[in-house]
Amino acid sequence: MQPSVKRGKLAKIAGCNIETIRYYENIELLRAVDRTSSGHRVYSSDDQARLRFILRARELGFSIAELRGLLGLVDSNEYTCGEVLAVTNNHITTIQQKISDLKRLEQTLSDMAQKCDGGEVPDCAIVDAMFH
Amino acid sequence: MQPSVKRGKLAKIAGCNIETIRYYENIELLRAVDRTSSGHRVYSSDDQARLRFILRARELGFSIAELRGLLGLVDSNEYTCGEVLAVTNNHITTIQQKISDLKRLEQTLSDMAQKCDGGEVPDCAIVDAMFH
DNA sequence: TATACTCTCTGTAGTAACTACAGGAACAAG
DNA sequence: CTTGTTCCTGTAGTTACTACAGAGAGTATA
Repeated sequence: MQPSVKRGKLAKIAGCNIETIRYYENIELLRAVDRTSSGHRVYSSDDQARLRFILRARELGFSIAELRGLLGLVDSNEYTCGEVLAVTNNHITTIQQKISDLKRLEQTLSDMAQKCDGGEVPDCAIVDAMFH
Repeated sequence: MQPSVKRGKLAKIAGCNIETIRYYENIELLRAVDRTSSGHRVYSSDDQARLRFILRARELGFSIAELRGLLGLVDSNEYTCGEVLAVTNNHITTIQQKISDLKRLEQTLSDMAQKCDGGEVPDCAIVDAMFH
């Protein structure tokens, strides 16, 4: 980890789009970092770690709102393991719900596709099913 | 099915938000329907069927872009069963991909949650994992 | 008929989470 | 010293809607 980098390099290191970093600053997930005399942003290693935390949580599907909650806990320095676990379990439940919704969808679509012979005729069980 | 209705009633019948109908007209999924002399929209039973088709496809997770393709086929009156099946199978593949992504996510989160004892201590395996 | 209430019309802005410009200043290399 | 890359800012676009404001139209009741 570099001790201090500018925005372009940080994006490269962290593996995100350069504009994403500015976006996170705008919505105050990242603090307004130090600047050079000419106004270029300079990121410390703490800033880099925080960005990685954010990106990792996003990869894991946490919304910005959930992430804000998580960061609020971490920033308070008074968070407990139990609080973090609660947010995480909540998120797991959401994901499980999405999975089951998508499975039902897949089933419905597969059933429709099954009934369709895929031939050259302009009469299709899928279209019929969608028109009801 | 009513022979002709206005926007509010159509929304109620079809089970969507009234503004959604105008939106679909704007993006040209629905045609610009007939109006009364004072400018109120009047929907025929064909218009109603088309809206239901659109809403059903959306329920099934087709994006507006996919739907546009589907409607293009149907509107051409020269579509074949095979073409519709291709769009559908494509969509099924996308959904399956999403399901497997979400399952991996769930696994990762569950693993993290497992390692966390949820206690009162300010030292959390989940936070550690997210900071890497 | 007058009034009141509901419905519809229009354009516009807001949502989530970014991404992509444009125009200009600063920095690094040769 | 010039060229090329990086950085700055503000703003607009993406998806699929949803919500609002202000004004006109339609309907029900007194």
